[in-house]
Order: sequence, then structure tokens, then C-alpha cells
Amino acid sequence: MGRPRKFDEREVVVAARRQFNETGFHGTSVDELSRATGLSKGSLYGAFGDKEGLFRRVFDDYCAGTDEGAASRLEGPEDEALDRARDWLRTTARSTDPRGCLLAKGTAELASENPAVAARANAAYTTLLAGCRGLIEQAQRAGRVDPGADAAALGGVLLTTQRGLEALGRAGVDPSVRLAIADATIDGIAASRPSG
Amino acid sequence: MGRPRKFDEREVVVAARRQFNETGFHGTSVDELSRATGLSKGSLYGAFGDKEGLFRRVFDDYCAGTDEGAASRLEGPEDEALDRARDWLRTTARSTDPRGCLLAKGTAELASENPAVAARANAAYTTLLAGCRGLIEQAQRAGRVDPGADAAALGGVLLTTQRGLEALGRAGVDPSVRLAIADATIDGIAASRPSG
DNA sequence: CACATTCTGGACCGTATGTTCAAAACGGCG
DNA sequence: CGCCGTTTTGAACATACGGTCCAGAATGTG
Repeated sequence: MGRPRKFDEREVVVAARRQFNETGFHGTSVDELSRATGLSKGSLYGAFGDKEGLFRRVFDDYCAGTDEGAASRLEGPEDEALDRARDWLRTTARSTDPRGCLLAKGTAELASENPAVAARANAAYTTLLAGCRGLIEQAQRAGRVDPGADAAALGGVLLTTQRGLEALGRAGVDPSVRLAIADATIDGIAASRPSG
Repeated sequence: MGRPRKFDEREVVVAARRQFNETGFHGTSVDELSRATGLSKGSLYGAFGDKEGLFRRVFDDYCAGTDEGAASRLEGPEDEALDRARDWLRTTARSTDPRGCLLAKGTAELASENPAVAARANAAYTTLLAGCRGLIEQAQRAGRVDPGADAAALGGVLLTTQRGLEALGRAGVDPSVRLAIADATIDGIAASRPSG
């Protein structure tokens, strides 16, 4: 019934994400979104309500991706948990994309003025924190981290470092410096293990 | 010669900073800046050229402040360097101001589209990194940190953690969690000292 | 006091913005 | 085929925006 849509909503969301990620929310006009997605303004409004609705959809999808990433990092042998953490930090450290992560950029720009964005961001961070704690607990069970250490705090250190590396990357700090930071953080977490 | 200015430029810059910090660059209109500073648009344009000029001035001043903070953190007994670092992180961790730091917010919003902002931000981070490394070196000389450790990397850990705590704060992560992260990071850095 | 110079407030301008709308286009269904 | 509900399109709209302009106010100088 009715005329079918000519576009794939997920593709549109991805295209819009790219645009928002590059120029932010207030820095992006609906015309630019229209160009980036290939949809006319009318279709955009028909599908997403308004500019904020589109952003919310983009942001929600992105956060769902970070939730998923946190879960996937928990999969694998427990004695490699720290290696997975290291890989995660190193990947962030290596990135030279100045646009960076939409969660960081969106939170920085909108959290203080948009409660929905703030709430979604907070939920994303809660999930990330839980995932990081899980990684530490795996490493503790595998004897790679002092079992007496505060897993929540060390997990927080992991997440904080990842967010910090993201910030440094956006500011153009040299990737080799960031890699050294990533390694030093993981080494510090591992150094608390009983045998070392 | 000529009519004297009725306003104090520094006060105007501070007021404009508050506004930019709250609503970002693209999210702030010149009318809002006019209201926030108490200056009419004509005076604002006369004094700062245009909106971007005002932002640049605000951003430069803010970065000069962070430069100064980095330097002041180096002052004091070397065997208390790590305590000063801890205080710095704890202060960031405790902050409940959702607007956060203008260096972080400005870099996130504008670094990828405004070379001048990107350059100033990069310089600020370079200075911060050097200051953090200095703190670690002081702690090393005082025997509080393993003298064989890479001071640049550990300094980087310090800065990265501070930036990450800032990001977590903006996302509304509980201050007690952030405090535990700050302490765990400092403890990790201190744990590498030879005697402990 | 008159002049030159600078600053102030706010009206004004052209444009870009977010949003709406009516009509045309389309495909499923009887 | 013709109807119906939906989507598409692009023009149109009101407003908000960044920026300009100028008449007048305020000062130091001769």
C-alpha cells in the first residue's frame, strides 16, 4: 500500500553520520544533509521528523555500535583480555582521522543543551565502563592483573585512556606519542599482577 | 584621542568564553554574544572583527591559561610532584560542570574545519605534554617514580587521563567513579618506583 | 570652545536556515 | 484499469543569522 521508499534508511543514516561527524550538529545545514544523503529535504523530514530527529537517530545508531563493540571485546580467551584492551587503545591511538568519534563529538557539542543526547551518551559510557571492567576481571582471572585490584577503577582507567587518546588525536598529537601512551597504560595495569 | 571604550576587553572575553563554552561556536549567535557581553553588535565587531575573530581571541586566551596552569604545576617541591599531578586529576574528576573545558569543546567542534583553532589546540597540547613530562621527571628525581621509566610516555598518560576524565564528566559519569580512576592512574604511575 | 577621532547603539541588509506544503509520481490491490 | 495510500519533489515561507552602516555621543587636543 502506498508508494514504496526509494532509499535504504540505514544507508541514509550512515551518510548523515558522516556529515554530522565532520561538521557537527549546529555546523551542518539541512541542505548539506540533503546533499550528503541524496534525499530531498521533504523526504528527510518525512522520514526523520526534523534535523534533531535525524541526529538522534544517527547518534542512537552510533551508540548501539559502541555498545556492540564493548560486548565483542569481551569475547575470546580470558588470558588475552589485556591484549584485546591493548589493541583497542592502539587502534584509537593510531587513528589519524581528525573527525574522530561521534560519541565524543556529539557529547561535547550537545550534552549540555539536549537531555536526550546526554542520556544516550551516559548510557553508552555506562555500557563501555561495564565492558572495560569485564576485560579487567577476565585478566584478573587469568592471572594477568592483580586479583586484589579494583576492577571497576582499572576498567575506568581503560575507558578514560581511550577517550583521552581520542581527544589527543583530534588535537593532532603525534600517533607515535599516542601509541606510547596506550602501551604505558596497559603496562601499568599489567604491572600490578602478583607475579611481576 | 577619541572616545574611550566603555568596556574592559578582558571582561568581555571572559563573558564571551562562558557563552561559547555553553553553546559552542556554531550554536552561539552574535546576538547571544551581544547579550552575554553587554556590548552592542557594532562594538563587538569594532573590537574583534567578526564572530570568528572573537572566538579566536577567546580560545587563545583560554589556551594561554592552560599553558600557565601547566607551568604552575611544575612549581613546588619535587617530591610532591606526584601529589600535584593527583590534585590536578582529582580536580578534573570532581568537576560537575557539564560545559567542561573550552579547549576540549573547541577542538572537538572546530579543529577539523578551522586550521587556526587546530594549530592553537595542538600547541596547547604540546605545552601540556611537556609540563606533564616535567612532573614525571620531578617525581623520578625525587624517587617517587622509576627513574628508568619513559617520562614522556608517563607524562602522556597523565594528560590523556585528564582529557579522558573531562570527557567522562561531560557525559555525566559519576564523580566518585572518576575520582577512583584518577587515583588508580596516579597509583599505577607511582607503583613503578624502585622501592615499591 | 571647536575640532578630530574614536566608540556606541541599533536599525538595516542580504542571505541562509529549518520547516512546511501542495501537487505530482508511484506501486499494490480490487 | 482506476483507486488509494504513501513517498517524492522542489518551491515557498517565515525567521534567524552574520555582518554593515551611520548618526550621535564622548573624549583629548589646539
